[in-house]
Amino acid sequence: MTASTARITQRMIADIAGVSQSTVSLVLNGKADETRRIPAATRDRVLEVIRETTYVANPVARSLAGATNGLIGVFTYEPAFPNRSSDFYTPLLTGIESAAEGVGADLLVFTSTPVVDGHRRLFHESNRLRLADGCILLGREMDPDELERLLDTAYPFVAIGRRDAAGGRVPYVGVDYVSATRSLADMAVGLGHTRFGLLRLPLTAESSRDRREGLVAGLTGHGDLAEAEMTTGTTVTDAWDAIRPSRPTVLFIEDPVDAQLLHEHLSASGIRVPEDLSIVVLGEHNRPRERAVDHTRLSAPRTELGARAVAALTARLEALHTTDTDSAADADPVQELLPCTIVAGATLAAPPG
Amino acid sequence: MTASTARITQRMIADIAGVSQSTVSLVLNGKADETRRIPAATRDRVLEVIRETTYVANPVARSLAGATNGLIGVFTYEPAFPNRSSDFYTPLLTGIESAAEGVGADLLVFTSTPVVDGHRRLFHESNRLRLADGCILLGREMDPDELERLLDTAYPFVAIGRRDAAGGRVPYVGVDYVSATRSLADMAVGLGHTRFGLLRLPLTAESSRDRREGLVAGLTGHGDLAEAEMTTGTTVTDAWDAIRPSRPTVLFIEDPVDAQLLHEHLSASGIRVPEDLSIVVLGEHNRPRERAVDHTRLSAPRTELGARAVAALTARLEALHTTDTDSAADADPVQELLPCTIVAGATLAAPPG
DNA sequence: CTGAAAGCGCTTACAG
DNA sequence: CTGAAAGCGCTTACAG
Repeated sequence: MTASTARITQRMIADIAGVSQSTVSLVLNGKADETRRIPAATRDRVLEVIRETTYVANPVARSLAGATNGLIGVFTYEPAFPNRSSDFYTPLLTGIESAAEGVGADLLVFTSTPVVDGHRRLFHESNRLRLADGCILLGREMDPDELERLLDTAYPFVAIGRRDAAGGRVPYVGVDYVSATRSLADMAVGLGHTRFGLLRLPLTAESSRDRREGLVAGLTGHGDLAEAEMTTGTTVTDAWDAIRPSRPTVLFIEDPVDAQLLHEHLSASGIRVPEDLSIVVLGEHNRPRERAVDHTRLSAPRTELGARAVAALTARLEALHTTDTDSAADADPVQELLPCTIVAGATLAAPPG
Repeated sequence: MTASTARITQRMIADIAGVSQSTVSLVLNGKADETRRIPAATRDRVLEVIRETTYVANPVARSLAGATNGLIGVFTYEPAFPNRSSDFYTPLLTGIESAAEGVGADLLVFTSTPVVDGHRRLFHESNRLRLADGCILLGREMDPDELERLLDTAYPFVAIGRRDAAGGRVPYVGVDYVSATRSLADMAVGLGHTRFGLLRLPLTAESSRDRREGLVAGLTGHGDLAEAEMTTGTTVTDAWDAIRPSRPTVLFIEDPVDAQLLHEHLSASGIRVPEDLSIVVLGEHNRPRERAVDHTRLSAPRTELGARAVAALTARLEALHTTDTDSAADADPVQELLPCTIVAGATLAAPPG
């Protein structure tokens, strides 16, 4: 670097203002007023030089010296943008971004770990989580071992979505899918349905298990439930063919994209919705597509979810910095479930006949 | 922190492996093989301990010690998500994200500076740009003074979008709007139009000036151009009322949202498109809306734009670290324009009568 | 071949 | 009231 481009340091500010580097630091961190009484004249002189030189403290150095650096990490197990999950992540990120702005934090999005087999590994040879004060974890599924290990490191984090792992010690902000699917099940039962179908994702994710749990709770004793699971290579047509023999009058579909596709397939097959078959979707597109069907569905508060996660993480970070760390580490993890909205839609009706 | 949660350091690795801390660092940075010949046995022993302990170097310390920190900053003048600009930013961010993943960098999204009057200020009392190795700047308009000042600090950055500021010294990756709008103008002229309308945004942004320039170049000598500018408080109806007296047969509209709104207004007024009036849009929605019209338009390669910006910034950073810095600082800035696609669409036809 | 040491730019006790 | 100093965890000349 040429001299003209060299960065300004506290040492330079100190020299100009005729004080010591520590005094500059003290003034900068506002502690000039509390712990010690630096005369207003000294303080103002330092502040004046800081303003003239447009000095800003090197956040890397601050961080190494033990101060927090105002960075909120965002780790997405699945890539956040290109694919079907993008639809889900965008409102989440919107909520995270505006909440981060609200607390004056920057966002550190961990993209350095390549996506392997459709998901990122949290622990990696160059794990960089510590660059941020704390981290928000996003993903349909999270490796329980990794969560356990993360908990052991005492690194502050909050998962988005309810998590079973690590004996219930994982801090999270999630969605109350159990109650919402229970309500949808009750609606179907109330309309007189007795043969139910469920087209769902693998039960490896809590969000899928929760949806199924609420559904089963509402349906039990009111009829039969035929299930099909979407795994790699399964098409919605395959899944429908598996369920169809049980002749359901209402079909619950977990994934909105699957619902869209199957709906088109049904229309093409001459099956009318909801006259011949009702459809209830256990999720929602981010944006209405062209020719989108107004499905009866649940709607998760995704933007709020992102904002709440930032709030929970921020609260945790503050606790760590005000309390003595041992007791703070033992504090109960934040575990919060936000309610869904039920969208009546146009695809749930009484069974035929 | 309790002892169990203390982080592992190179010092600890060194003690376990029975070597010095510097040796650990050397092994870790691969320089064990180049500059100096650390015996394979020593190296393997160190690597073994590193693996057992799952040690990872503290990136903050690495950064302070002079190594790059693998952080690519993303500064958006306008908030990236909530509003109309979201539509434009999303594909850009997609490109940036996947390119960052490709080069093993994390993304630092600057959200800490609050948005004031619709845009963020780059220089702020707690400017944190230096947290990242370099930065990508996004925004319709960028303050020329800020760009000049940023250039003076020798901080590596690349703007997205062509920039006039600072005597042409701003590095950017932009879109060749001039050529694209010129093509669209030629198409309209070729169809026999002679009365043209332009509904555009303020010329404070290069992207607006470029669009206008291409248009004017293609239209000059072929008829009259009536212009209306969308400013705060102007509605598309206002703008249309201003242009209408000149009785244009083809209307160029810069903003896709405006195009959508005006199209609806025209339909409601009984004006048929393109029979009575052709419409050409100088931009494109990210995703098709419901009831979207297939406008004749240009389509900018936004995902590619993001990826190219990351590549340009990365190249610049590498140059800074391999060459002596003085000569690198003098290197010509990257200034690259990507071509648009012309979408024929269904709203440009020969003039009536 | 490898270690001791300086230094990156801060924060924060600790002495005056 | 303020400065000198230690220390955060690294990288990288510089000596052996």
